[in-house]
Amino acid sequence: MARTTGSHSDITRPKIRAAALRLFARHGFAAVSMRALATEVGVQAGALYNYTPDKQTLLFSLLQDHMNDLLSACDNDPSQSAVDRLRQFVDFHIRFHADRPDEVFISYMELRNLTPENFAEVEALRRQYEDRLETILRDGAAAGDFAIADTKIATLAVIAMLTGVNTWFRAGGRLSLDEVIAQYWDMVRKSVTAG
Amino acid sequence: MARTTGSHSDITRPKIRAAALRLFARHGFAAVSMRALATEVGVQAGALYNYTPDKQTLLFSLLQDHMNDLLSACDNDPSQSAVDRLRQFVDFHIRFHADRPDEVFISYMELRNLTPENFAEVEALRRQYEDRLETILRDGAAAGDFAIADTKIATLAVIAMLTGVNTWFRAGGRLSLDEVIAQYWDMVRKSVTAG
DNA sequence: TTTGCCTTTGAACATGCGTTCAATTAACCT
DNA sequence: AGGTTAATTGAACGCATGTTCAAAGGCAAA
Repeated sequence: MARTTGSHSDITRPKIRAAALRLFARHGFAAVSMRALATEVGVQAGALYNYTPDKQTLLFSLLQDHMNDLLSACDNDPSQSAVDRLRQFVDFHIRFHADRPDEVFISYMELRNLTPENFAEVEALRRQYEDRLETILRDGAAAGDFAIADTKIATLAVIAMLTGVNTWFRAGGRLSLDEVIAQYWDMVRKSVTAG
Repeated sequence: MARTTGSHSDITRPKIRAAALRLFARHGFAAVSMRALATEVGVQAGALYNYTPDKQTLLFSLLQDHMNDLLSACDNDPSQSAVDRLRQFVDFHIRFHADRPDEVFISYMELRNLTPENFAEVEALRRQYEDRLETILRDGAAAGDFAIADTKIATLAVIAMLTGVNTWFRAGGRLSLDEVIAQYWDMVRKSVTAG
């Protein structure tokens, strides 16, 4: 046996990434062996090393791509009011993350399995994302639209609240995503405005 | 070599639990070997099995104890107003969790490493805790103190927001715990009241 | 001082780990 | 059709894993 009929890197590569995402999210990075991953993909373990130099780099690549996707997809129109931009952010964050539960889960759980260099890189991307929200909150506070004691805390509080949706939301459940977004927007808006 | 001088289960048992907590939180359950844990404690790996039937049960025991501690420490005076009880809850939650970063971390990260039966047990305890908050919010909504569209969502949103403190708060940092609590209480209060 | 229990060691077991690589064969280009 | 490249296999490497257990020796009560 050697090369199999129909095999192609354009097919196998995304299969590997999808399987890794699914298995890492379900069982944890350390608990998923390269052999288990290979079985899920339908190849032998050795074949994986045509696509990643090692297991650690595979994880890093998944996280890095996810954060880059997040940053690319998140753009605000700075000409709008801070309130409108915040509403856009809430809507975007919940939708984007609800679409990618595995990526989000791994991005929060497997950071400690990155080498220090890889961790620093992913962490920098995460901070960039947080800065997008912090800018909105600071602009709104400066304009008098928001009443926030500490902008950094408010940023982290809002992001934690929004990301929490992923721990329980399932499409087809009791509430539609639109309903969920509406309530979170209501709570976020009130939490940062004068009461 | 056999039994070592000064060895006693009253000393070794808590050492094992403390070391497991620390290592599981730092590296993840699957990434910590029984030998690594034993080294941290200062014994050989075989000695650990005087204190736990297996690695999985050790993890379960840590999580179970943590949740029971949480439930025991969290009591509300139902004669007070919902707003006061909510303020108490916010204060308690942040303080209790800030005191136990490793337990909290593990309780969120390592659930998937539990057997289904053990998972169900820990999950039931977690739901009990969420119910404490949900009761407060429902009472407050019934009394007209709160304006909440869906009580369950509000419960999960508030808990996610509060638990998020643990991802960044460090004692001795820019802000004292009291300042942090004050701002979170402000945001939580506004998020569930009419705006 | 003797007896029995408590605690630990250290070796052993079978299994699984991440990773490498020569051999092999499919796919593609000319 | 022939030659080159791309993709995969399957075996092998050394090492780590969770767990078991007989042997050994410290501890405490009689």
